[in-house]
Order: sequence, then C-alpha cells, then structure tokens
Amino acid sequence: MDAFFAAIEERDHPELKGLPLVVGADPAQGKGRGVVSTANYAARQYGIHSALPISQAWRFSEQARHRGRPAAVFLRVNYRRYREVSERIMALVRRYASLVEEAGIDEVYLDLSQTESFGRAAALCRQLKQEIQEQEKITASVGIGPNKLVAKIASDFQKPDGLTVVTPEEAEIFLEPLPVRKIPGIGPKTEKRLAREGIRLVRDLKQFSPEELRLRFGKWGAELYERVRGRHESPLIEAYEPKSLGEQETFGEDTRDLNLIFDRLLDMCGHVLKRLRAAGFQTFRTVVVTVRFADFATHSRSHTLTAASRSLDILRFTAMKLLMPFLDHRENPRHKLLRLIGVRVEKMER
DNA sequence: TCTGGGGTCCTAGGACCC
DNA sequence: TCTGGGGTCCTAGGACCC
Repeated sequence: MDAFFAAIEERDHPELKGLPLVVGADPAQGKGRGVVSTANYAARQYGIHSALPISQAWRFSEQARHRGRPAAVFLRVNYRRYREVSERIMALVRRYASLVEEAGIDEVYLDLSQTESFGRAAALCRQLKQEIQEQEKITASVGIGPNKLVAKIASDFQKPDGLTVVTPEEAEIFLEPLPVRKIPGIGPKTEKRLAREGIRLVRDLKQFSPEELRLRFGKWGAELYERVRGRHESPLIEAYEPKSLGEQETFGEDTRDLNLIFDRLLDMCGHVLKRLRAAGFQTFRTVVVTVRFADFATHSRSHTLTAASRSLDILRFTAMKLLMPFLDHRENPRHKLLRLIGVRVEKMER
C-alpha cells in the first residue's frame, strides 16, 4: 500500500485533501521525541519521510511555511484503525491467490504461479488494484517477478499506484542499474560500507565471486551473490510461529526516577503476559530487559529460567533483577539518565 | 538534528557435554 | 605440561525490516 497510514488519514479527513500530512509522534511544537511513521507525497516534497525524527519534520514544515507553502498537518498513529483497513484489504487479496504471505500491515505476497503467464498475472493485479481503490479508496503498488525478491523490488519501482512486471529473463538486467540499497537485507550500514569502496549499484556488486562476498560478509555474502542476480528461493510462508514478544517505551523525558521506572517495567510485564496469552501461548522461559540511556547507548540483559513459567510474579521478579545492574553505579557510574526501557519474552510454548 | 515500536536473523564467546 | 573435535545452549550486540 502506498503511504498506507497517511492514505487512510487523508481518505478519512477530506478537509485535509491536498495538504502535506505527517503521521507519527507528537511534534510538540518541534520539541517532540519520536519519529515519522508515514508522510504523504505532499509532505515528502518538504523532505519529510518515514523514520525521520519528528522534530526535524516539524522544522521542515516550518521552513516550507516561511516559503509561503502550507504547513504540514501532524497526526498521531491510529494503529487499530489501520489494522482494520489492512484486514479488509488482506481478505480481498486472498480472493486472488490461495497462497498468500502477509509481510507486515501494508505488504503482502501472492503466489500467482497458477496463472502460468506474467501477462495474466498482471491482468489479475490490475483488477486487484482497482478493487482496493474502489473499496478502500487508497492505492497500491504491485511488482510481479519470478520470486519474492524481484517482486518486492519491482513493487517499489513505480510508486505510487504502480504496476511493474519483471520476467525471469529480464530480472538481472532490471536489477543491475539499481542502487545496492534496493536489495532487501542491505541497510544503511552496509550501504555506507560498500560506498566507501565505490560500490553503489547492484552492477558493481556483481563483480565479486561468491568466495569474495563470503569472505567480506560471512554467510550473508553467499546469499548476496544470489540476490544481486535476482535469484531467491525462499517460499511464501502463510503463517509462522512468533519467536518473541515484548514491549519497549521511550520516556517523555530522560529520567532516573526509580518509582517511574519500576512502575513502567512492572506494568509492561503485565501487558506482555496478557498479549502472550492472547496470542495463544501458555509459558515463557527467557526474559530480556533492554535499557537505552540518554546518550542512546542501548544494552540488554537476559535470563533463561530453568523451567518454563506462566507466572506474572516470576516475569516481574526476573525483569526487575535484570534491570537492577543498569541502575547500579558500578554499571552506570555516571548515573546516566534512562531514555527507554523494554521487556521481552522468548522460548514461548503453547 | 536527534534518533519509535514491533519484530527476525546472525555472530561470537563461553560453558558444558560426549 | 599441554591438551582434539563436534555439538548445544546461553548471553549480548548489531543489522535489518515494516
């Protein structure tokens, strides 16, 4: 889905039509913490995009305003609403393919191999796009390819409201001129690392043998060798078992208020356990506590119980025990303020 | 300039077992 | 005194994705 959260808000607030729209944290007049979830295309013209600090988005909006452009409208994230819309769209999608993999709230893979033709697959997708448009009044971009990797990159190729078909014969040529960052798995760090060596395009990466890539990137290097050639074997996965479940929370301001910190941690434990049960799990065995200090240094401590537990008391006790060292002056000699705490459970059983 | 929240996967060292 | 090889589990950190 194109600019999914923003598209829903635009649709539901016709008075905002044509205005730059930013869905994310509260900008608090430029003093807010947090990031942009989604910016609509008008807001993107101001340089605002997903994951941008909301304070910076506010600044960009102010700058635009001083140039005589409309200020951006900032809205909080309404996940429940977006989830509802997502579920309706996914239901629609399921009418087009028997094998479907939901890849997040606004992305989905369809196995259309039964069409046995890229042309027929494209026709189906045009119809699907139209149905989504009619039913939900928002646009989607579709990529059709010989595998999930190529389909995903193709779906990003013409946005918004795009449809890009890449046949198996075209795949390598299609990928070659693209920036390496387009390959899923190459993020900001790897992009920088490659750029330092003058490697910017997929084409540049293709000069390396599998051995050379393995040497540089380990196991992932071998996989990378395949990906830059448009090769990717991973099947569609209908549903998989969650491996962990947790919550984290950034405080409104950095703090060392122990009452507040303990209160939040114990509260989060309760919520995590509730969600664990709601997800159909009975027990957990590993507890992870995460702390982020004011300087953004992030650390975690984990403990695996000898036996699986379903007890809130044990979760709370374990989480508190894991948190303590971070508050101790030996671990935190300069008494840094806390920015975030989180708790997560693993090794869950049904 | 300041950096959310929900996750997954990989790496690497150490403990431990056979 | 110096000491193999294979495997699993635990812990911590990091990169990445939506």
